[in-house]
Amino acid sequence: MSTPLDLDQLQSFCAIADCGSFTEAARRVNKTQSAVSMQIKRLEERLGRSLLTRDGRSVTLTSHGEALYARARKMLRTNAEIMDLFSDGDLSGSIRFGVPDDYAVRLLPVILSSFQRTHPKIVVDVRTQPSEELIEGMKTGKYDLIVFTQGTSQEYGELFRTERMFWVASHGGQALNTEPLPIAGGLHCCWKENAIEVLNRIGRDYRVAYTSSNAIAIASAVLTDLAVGFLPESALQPGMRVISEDKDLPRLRDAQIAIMRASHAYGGIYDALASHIIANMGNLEGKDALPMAAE
Amino acid sequence: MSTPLDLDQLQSFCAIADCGSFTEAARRVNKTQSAVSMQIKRLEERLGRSLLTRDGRSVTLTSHGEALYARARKMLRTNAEIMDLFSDGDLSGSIRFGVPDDYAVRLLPVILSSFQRTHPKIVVDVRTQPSEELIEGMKTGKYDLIVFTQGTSQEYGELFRTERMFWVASHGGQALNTEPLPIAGGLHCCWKENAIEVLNRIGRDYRVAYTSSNAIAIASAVLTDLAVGFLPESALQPGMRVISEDKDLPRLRDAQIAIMRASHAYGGIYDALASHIIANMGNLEGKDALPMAAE
DNA sequence: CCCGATCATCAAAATCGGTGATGGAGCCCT
DNA sequence: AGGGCTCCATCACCGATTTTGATGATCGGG
Repeated sequence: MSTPLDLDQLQSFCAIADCGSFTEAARRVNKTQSAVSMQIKRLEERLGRSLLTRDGRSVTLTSHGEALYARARKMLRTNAEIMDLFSDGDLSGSIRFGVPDDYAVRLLPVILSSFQRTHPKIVVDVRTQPSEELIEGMKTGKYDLIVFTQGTSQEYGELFRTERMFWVASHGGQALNTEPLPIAGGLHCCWKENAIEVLNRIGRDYRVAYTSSNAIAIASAVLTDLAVGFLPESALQPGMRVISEDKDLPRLRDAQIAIMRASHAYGGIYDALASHIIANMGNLEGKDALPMAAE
Repeated sequence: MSTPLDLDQLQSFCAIADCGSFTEAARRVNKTQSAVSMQIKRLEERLGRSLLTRDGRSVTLTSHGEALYARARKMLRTNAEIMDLFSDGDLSGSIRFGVPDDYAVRLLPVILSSFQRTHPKIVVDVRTQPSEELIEGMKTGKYDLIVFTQGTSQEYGELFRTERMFWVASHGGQALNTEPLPIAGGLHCCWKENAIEVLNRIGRDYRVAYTSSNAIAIASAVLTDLAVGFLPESALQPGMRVISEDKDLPRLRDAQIAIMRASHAYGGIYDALASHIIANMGNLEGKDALPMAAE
C-alpha cells in the first residue's frame, strides 16, 4: 500500500554511515552534496525519526539510524546480488584488497578461491598489513577495499562479523603462571590494548614480552611458551590451549571485523567482492546487527 | 555506482507474480494498469532479460523472473520490517486469516501468540478450512490472507515453505498389510491425489477408506488403524509410525506451503502478519527459493 | 580570529513516472 | 466462426518529484 522506501536514499544513507561525511558520500554515489542532503531529509521525514546526528565535524548514526543501517545494508546487498546475477557475469577489473595477516592465513584462501571461480575475470591483489596500517593505506589511496578489525576509535566501515576473543597459551607451557604475565601482541594492535586494559583493571602485573606485526610470529611466540597471547576464535591454531576465563584472566572484548571501501569502490566488482566476503565470513545477520527489534 | 533497482518496480513485479495478472496487480499496488506495465518494461530493460512470459491469458515467470522474485521478496520483506520498526508500533486493524486445519493445530498457536505480543492492536480472525476451500474463499472475498498447500494446479501465491511428506500408520497396526491398501485423506486434498498417483504408478491396489475435511478425524483414522495416511513432517503426532519409503510405498512429493493475499492485503498490518509467518515458518531462504545462483 | 570545510536551504530546471485513452491480441461463449 | 470481453502494450501529455548550483549558517583548525 504505502510505497516502499527508495533504495537510492538508502544507498546514500549507507554511504554516509560508511564514511561519516555527506560530502564524501555524495562523491561515492555520484550525486551532489545537496542532493544527498535532501535525500536524507526526505528519508528522515518518511520514517519520522532523525537518523544522523550532525554535531559539528562528525556525522554519526542515531540508534534509529543504526537499526536502519543494518537492514538497508541487507537490501543493498541483495540488490547487488541481483545486479550481479543479471550482469552476464562479465564483471572484470582488478581490486586492491587489504587484509590483516591473521585473517589472511586461515580464512581468505578459501573465500578468495571460490570468488575466483564465480568471477574469473576479476583480479584480486591481496596485500596483508596490520589493521592500523590498512586504514592508513586506505586514506592514502593504496587500497580499494580492506577488511580490518575495528578498534576503539570510531573508524567508519561496515561491521559484518564479530568473533569471540580468547586468551591462549601453549599446551603445558609455564608462561601462564609466570609473574609478571608475559604477553604477546601486535604493535598497535587494538586487541593488545584491550588485553592490557583488562589486566590493569584486575590489577594483574604483566609485561609485553613479544611484539610483532606478523601474526605468525606472535603465534610462534605463544606456541613456544614465550608468552600468553589473545586471538579470535578463527585464528586459533593446533597446539594452542584456550585459557578459560576467570577472575585471573577476564573475558576480552569481542573482535569486530569490518569492511571499508575507498570512495570509488562502490558497485560493480567492488560490491561483488564485498558481498562475497560478507556472505561467507559475516556472522551477524538479523541478530546483533539488527537492534531495535525488541521494540 | 549504477543506481540501485527501484523497489516500487519490484513491488509491482512481485504483485504480478503473486496473482498472475497485470491488471489485478495494479489494483493491489494502487496504480493504473499502464503504470505497472511500464514499470515492468523498465525493469526488464534494466536487467536486460525478459522476466514474464505473457502468452494469452496467463502471465508466468521466466526462470530469470523466478530468480528475481525470490530476491525481490526478500527485499520487500525487509522493507516492510523497516516500515514496521518506524511505525511507532501503532499498527492496528483486523485481519481475516485462513489456514488449513492441519497446520492450525500445531504451528499456528505459537506463531500467532508471539505475533499478538509484538502487535497487540492487530486482531487476527483465524478460520480453518481445507486449502481448496480457502482458495475459493479468497476468491469470494472472505479472507485477507491465507496459508495453503499448493496443489498441482498452478495456484498463485508466495511459496515460503516446503515440507517432507510421510506415509504414516498406527503403531503396531495392520492397515499397512491390508490388501487393497486402505488410505485416508481429505476430500479434494492434493496430497491424496499425489498419494493415489504414486500408488497407481507402482500398480498397488488401494481403496479410499476414510475421507474427511477434518485433519483430526483423519489423524484419528490413522491412529485407530482404520487406514494409512500421509502427513507433512510438522503434522506428525505421537502414536503415529512413519513408514520408511521403499518400492512398496514410494516417496511422496514434498508439501508446498504458500501464502496468498487478497488484492487489498498489501502493506501495513498485512505485511506485518505475512512477514511474521514467513519469518517463523518459512524454511526456504537462500536455497531452493533462490535458483540461478549457481551461474 | 579568520579561513576552509561542511551541511542546510532555496528556487529554477530537468528528469522521471503516472494518467487515461487507444490499439491489438487472445479467450470464451454463442 | 465471429462478436464481445478482458487483458496487456503503447503513446502523448501532464504533473510531481528530484537534482542542480548558488548561497547561507555553523564549526573547527591554524
